[in-house]
Formats: sequence, structure tokens, C-alpha cells
Amino acid sequence: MNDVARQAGVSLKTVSRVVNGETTVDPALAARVREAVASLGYRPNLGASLLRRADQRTGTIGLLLPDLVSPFSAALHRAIDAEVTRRGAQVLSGNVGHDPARERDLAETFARQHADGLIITPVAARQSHLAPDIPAVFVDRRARGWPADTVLATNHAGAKQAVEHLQRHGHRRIAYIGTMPGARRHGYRRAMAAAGLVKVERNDPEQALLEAPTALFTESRTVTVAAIRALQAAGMQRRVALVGFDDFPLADLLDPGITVVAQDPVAMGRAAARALFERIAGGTAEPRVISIPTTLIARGSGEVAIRGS
Amino acid sequence: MNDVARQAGVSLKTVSRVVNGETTVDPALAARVREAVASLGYRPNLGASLLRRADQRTGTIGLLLPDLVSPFSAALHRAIDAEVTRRGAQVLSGNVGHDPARERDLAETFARQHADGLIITPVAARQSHLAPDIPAVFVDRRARGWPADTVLATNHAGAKQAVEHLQRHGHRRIAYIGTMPGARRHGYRRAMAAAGLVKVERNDPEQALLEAPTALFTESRTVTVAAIRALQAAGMQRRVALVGFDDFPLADLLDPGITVVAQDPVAMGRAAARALFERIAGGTAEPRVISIPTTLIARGSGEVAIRGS
DNA sequence: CTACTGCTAGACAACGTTGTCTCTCGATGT
DNA sequence: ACATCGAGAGACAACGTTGTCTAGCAGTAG
Repeated sequence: MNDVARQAGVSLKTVSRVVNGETTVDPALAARVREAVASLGYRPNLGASLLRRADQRTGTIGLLLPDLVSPFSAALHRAIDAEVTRRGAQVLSGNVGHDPARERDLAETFARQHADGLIITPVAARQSHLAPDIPAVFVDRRARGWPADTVLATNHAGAKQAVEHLQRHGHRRIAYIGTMPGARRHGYRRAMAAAGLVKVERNDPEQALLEAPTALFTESRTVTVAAIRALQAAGMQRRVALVGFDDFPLADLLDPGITVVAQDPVAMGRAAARALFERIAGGTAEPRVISIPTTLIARGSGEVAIRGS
Repeated sequence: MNDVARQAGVSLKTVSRVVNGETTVDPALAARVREAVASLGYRPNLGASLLRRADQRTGTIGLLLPDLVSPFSAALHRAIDAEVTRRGAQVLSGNVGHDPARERDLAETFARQHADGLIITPVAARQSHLAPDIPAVFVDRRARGWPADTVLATNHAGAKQAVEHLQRHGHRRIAYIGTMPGARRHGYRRAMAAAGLVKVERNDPEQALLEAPTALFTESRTVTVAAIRALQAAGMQRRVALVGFDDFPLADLLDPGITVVAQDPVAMGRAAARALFERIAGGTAEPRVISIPTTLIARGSGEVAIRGS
């Protein structure tokens, strides 16, 4: 900035004024300054600026996601990005990859980079490591040890709806496939108990098929795909019904099309971004949970007829 | 830092030493300092540190991708992330979304945040806007106006291989579907010309099918999926052959499985990260192009028998 | 017992920027 | 003609940190 001032023949402070778009500068001087800025390739030092400045905003939002490859995360990212960009800020994202240490490191990095706020799908056991002075919003999972707005799909209701859908199609031996505790599993249990049916819960489709179920309900996209493979390998894709939690691309092009409980990542992302901007603006309301409804999309695999045994 | 020094009863500089892990501090003092740091929730100011510091490294790599939703980008991101993390640095990524202005803004942001380097899939017409003092590596596309290492798939050879594969299966009316100029289209033309066949190039599968081709070669995943839909809609998925450029999840579960020319995003990401670290370390070799081979994966759609017409 | 060495810890300046204060100069009102 | 005012521009300090220099002190050799 010194060099710019020298080349433009003005004081340091005047350069600062021009760079910051203050109006109390003679247009002729301002032009000279801008010219010097361009010719020297001057770039303001964010750190120094932040150091001195009162308003600490950087226009940057940090996004921490556990899995970049998942279409759900990707859609969420895109929705958040759209909403944040619409408000003139930027999203920088980091890949946590289910590693608690990386969640901590990345959050720390964003904090040091003076992100205005964070949107996080928590993977660590507790989130108490987060910087207390940076607003955060959680999405897709609940956090622990750090009260903040949380955006969730209606996991329990969605799972219940999926199982009831299978029950309506006559299924009574419905297996749950998945490895996580949580609302989806709980929704399955609730629906099965309500109908007086025996619960069958397994970690993977191969194990589940040993129990001769007539229908499968899968906890997540990964498991759904594993189940499709297992059914195709056994040639049973038209004999055993399948409903998966979480939609995915090409689900409609498979044969049969895969019936899913679709989340709404666009609405979730938008809600998360909005909640975050409210916090950044100084909102101090009690932390709340925002629920985004799921939708059952019937495509065939969830409606295969039950075999007379 | 002042507060920490006061609480620990030491000087400012000693706190600095402890925070930076210098060894010339009495262990007892260091322990007092660390305790004070923890109890006050002190977080060093990156900006101020960078301001004073000689070594300007931040351990941060910026990644600019055009499309988060594409499995190729996601895989690339993951591979880069793995390689960068392995070297103790972090990746922060931004979604450019095919918008040249956002490419510029995000690159600018990363520059201001003192990223050590950038990995970019260029979308803008020219990359001359990039900060000259920050090493950059391009991946998946060539840049213009900014010489740097570039990692590319063997697009020309891959396309040629795909078309030759179809020719070997007896196809003579092979349509190219895609909208971009470039090496893939050029590879198609080369292979067709070499076999003395008539080129049919169209923007979308519906138009291409009007020409009654016996085989389709699609330029990218998006187009491949559109072609699958079109073929299924017309019930022709077993009569018209299809080879797509770029692999995608579930390609093997479709019926027929989709034959593709697979890129190797893992190798590409790793190569890009390695090239970048060489530049960061001060490598000044002539910019080079690193080619990563593609592989044809036969799954059925590219091998459907040609109908005796 | 003195001079020297080695090591720890503090004082001070400087990094690049901006908030505040002050100065200059021309315009306005009486 | 004189006092007053406002707008534009510069001087200066301060933000939080670290590189450099120096002071203090204990241990060691002569």
C-alpha cells in the first residue's frame, strides 16, 4: 500500500480510502490511485485489515461435510452455496470424512480464517471444541455439547412411513439393514411394534437375506446400493421388496426402479443457511430444531407383490 | 495474548514462544502458559501472525471445482484431499458452478486468505486474473493465459478407443452426442475418419436417434445418463449400443450395464496435488502437462450385437 | 576469584492496515 | 472584510503477533 501511495503521489490513508470505497476522495486522485493499484498488482492484506478493523466480517461461511461423494452431501452443499451466494457471501468447504480430529482441525482453521459462521454435519462425539465466538448451525445430525440451531430430515417419521408402506403391500417379515442407532432405526421399530410384527435388524443385506424376509428397509444410500447388489446377485429383485432411506441419482433407471424415502437437501441447505445468517446478524433466540419433511417416492421396488409362500 | 501473559505471569514473548512450540522455555513456565491459554480460550490471530512472520505458509490449499454434484469432481476432491492431508495441510474448496465471475472471486478470496496454492478446474475464458504469487495447478481442463502444470485425462485417446471398440463390434453408424468442442469430439472424428465412416454429431440423444444410428458415444456423464433415459424410453437399450465417457456409480447395476471410458480421478487428483506441492516447494521447471490414462470398461451396453438391418 | 559460555526470558520495533484527530483551503454568510 | 463552516487529505497510533537484541543468571574453565 505504501508503494501504491508513492506511485500515485498520495498518502497511505488516501489509498486506504479509495480501496475501501469511501466517498470523500477527489475523483481525480481516486483514479490515480486505482491506476497505481492495477499497475502494481496490489492486493490488500486481509489479516492486517481485520486486525485494525472494527467490523470483523469476512463474507465467508465455512461448511464441514463428512462425505463429499454422497449425492446428499453434494446437493446440500449446492443448496447452501446458492443461498449464501445470493446474500453476497462465499462458502468455503472442508471434507471431514468421518474423522473427529479433522472436524476439529477444520473448524479451527475456519475460526482462524475469521469465517463469519459455520455449517456442520457433526461427526465427532462432542462439538464442545467449537469456537464459542463463531455462530454455527448443524445439519443432518444433532450435535452434542454445543447448543445451536439444527436442521434435520424427519428421520423417524420417514422411516415409519417406509415400513408402513411395505406393510400396506402385505409384508410382515420386513428387515432393517443398517449399522447406526438413531431415529431411522427407531422409526422402523415403532412401525413394526405398532403392527405387532417381529423385528429383524442386520448390519448388511447378506445377513438379512438369511432370515428370508419379504421386504427390506435400508438405512442409507450406501446400504441401499449394497442391498440392490445383493438382490440382483441372488436374482431376487422382483421377489423381495426394497425401500431405501435417501434418494439417489439413477434410482429410477434401475429395474425395478428403487422406491425411496427422499430427503429434501435443497430445503435443508436453505434452512441451514438462513438460520446461520440470522445468528450472524445477532439473533439470540433459543436454539431450535428445524425439521424438513421426507417424501416417499414409489418406483417399483417397494411395491413388488408379496409371494404366496 | 496479553491476557494470557498476565494470567500466567510471564511476558508476551514467552507466550508466543510457547504457542509456537519453541524449546527454549522452562517447562514449568510453559505449563503455566498452556493452562492460561486453555482457561481463557485463547486463539492466536492468524492475520497478525502472518503479518509479522517470515514464513508465510498457512498449510492451506484452495480447490476450485465447477460442479460439486458430479461424481468425477467428488472423486477428484477426495483424492486431492487425501494427498494434501497426508502432507499435513488442509484443503478448502469452493464451488464455481461454471460461473467465470465466481472463479475469479473465489481465487481472490483464497489469495487473500493466504492459501499456499490452488488447484483449479478452469471455467473462465482466461485465467490471467489469478494472483501471480500463488502457485496453481490446473486439472481436467487446460487454462489460458496462465502457464502452469496441467493434469488431464487422455481425452483424445479415450474417445478414439471408445469409437474403435464400437467399430470392432460391427458398428458403422456411430453418433457422437455432446455439446463441447475439444479432445473427446476430436478423438471421435479421428476414429471415424480413419475407418472411412460418416460422422454424426448431435447435441442431445433425441436428435441423434433420429439419424437411426446403431451406436452412440456420449461425451460426458450428464449426456450418458440422458442417452440411457432416451434409449429406455424408446425401448431400444438392447438394440443401440452405448459407450459413455466418464464412469459413474451404478453403471454396472443398470440393464444392460453401461460400458464406459473411465477416467482415473484418484490418479489425477494425486498427480495434481503432487505437482502443486513441488511448485510450493519452489520447483521452477517448465510447466508440463500430465496425462492420466483412461480405461475402457465393458459392461454390456457397448457390446450389444448389431442388428442385421 | 575472575572471565567466559550457554541458556532463558523480557524489551522493543515492525508487519500492513484503518479509526481518529488535525490541518488546509475554498466557499458561505453577515 | 471577517468569522464560520465543511470537505478533502495527511499524521499518528494501534490492532496482535514475532524477529532481534539485550539482560540476567548459573555453570565451567583458567
